[in-house]
Amino acid sequence: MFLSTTINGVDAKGRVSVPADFRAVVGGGAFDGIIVWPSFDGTYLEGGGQALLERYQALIEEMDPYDDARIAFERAIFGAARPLSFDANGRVTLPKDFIDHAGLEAKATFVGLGSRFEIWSPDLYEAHKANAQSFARDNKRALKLGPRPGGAA
Amino acid sequence: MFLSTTINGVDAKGRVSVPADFRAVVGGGAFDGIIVWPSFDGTYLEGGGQALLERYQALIEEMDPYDDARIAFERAIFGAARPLSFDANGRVTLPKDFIDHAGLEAKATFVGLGSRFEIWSPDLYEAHKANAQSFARDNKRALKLGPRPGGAA
DNA sequence: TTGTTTCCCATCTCATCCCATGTTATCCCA
DNA sequence: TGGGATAACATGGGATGAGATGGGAAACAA
Repeated sequence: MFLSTTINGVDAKGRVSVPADFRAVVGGGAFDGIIVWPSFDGTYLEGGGQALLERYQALIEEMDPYDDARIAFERAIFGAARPLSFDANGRVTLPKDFIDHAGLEAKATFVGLGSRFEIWSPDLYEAHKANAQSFARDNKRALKLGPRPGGAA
Repeated sequence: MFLSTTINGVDAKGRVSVPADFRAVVGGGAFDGIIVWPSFDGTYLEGGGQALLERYQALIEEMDPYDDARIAFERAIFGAARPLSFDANGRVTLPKDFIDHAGLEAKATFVGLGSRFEIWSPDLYEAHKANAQSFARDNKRALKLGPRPGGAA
């Protein structure tokens, strides 16, 4: 599970060390790296392991082949996602357009969210965090110990 | 899985490099190339590996032999599709009518969509990408983590 | 022949890999 | 409990190879 928040440096080549505990989460799969895409919902990046994308694919496969919503999700997620493999030291190179989308400069904030994670510019994240906390406070009753029969992760 | 978006050049002969990671997806099969057809839904091309077409065939086989929809799909996909084999450098030559259908000029945008991909004129794709993103944003709740989470991570 | 297509070779750019180094957290032992 | 040794993690720069691209020669069809 992706947990906790880490700030790491982004060098001139766009390389950034993925936190070691994040690497441990995605380790063991066929693809040694992470899959990242620009959020279609804000100025940050979303990411996860190969397993996350396969789960998304399974969800999308259940829609009709030419359903408009399906094609929109495919383009917004798969079309934007890029597999970023680790180098020998556990770093990935962020494409330039990803850096631009998230407004990254010298530092990047990795935020663990359980099954996935986000990458933010530290400044933007500070502002967003304040919003998220007040939103959570206002909506705390929505977090139910739900009847999720399948036993969600 | 076909992922990410790549823009490659189309030369005077209609040749275009297929992104290396796309080639890796279709690699290993009997046919060393991709299968492409003009979308019946817009000014772009659709494509995939041999495995994709075999899956489509299986879907169509389940329809009644003289179902109008079946015949339409057969003509629109199988009738229009052309296998394009790689040259030594991983390029394919696009037939002239494909280039016309998609409005391609000097550049072509490859968009990975998981099990298949699309080829667009970069200009046209930019406009559609914006649509896909706002549609996805407005409808993100439609992408539910289904009733059977199946696997963690 | 003339035009078209396929194959082959040369070049360039950029991503990836590799090695070296600093820094911090952890462990061990006195 | 404190200090030192050690290993894991993070970072920086340079070299190497894969990928993309352009042009030309040879094979084929009209």
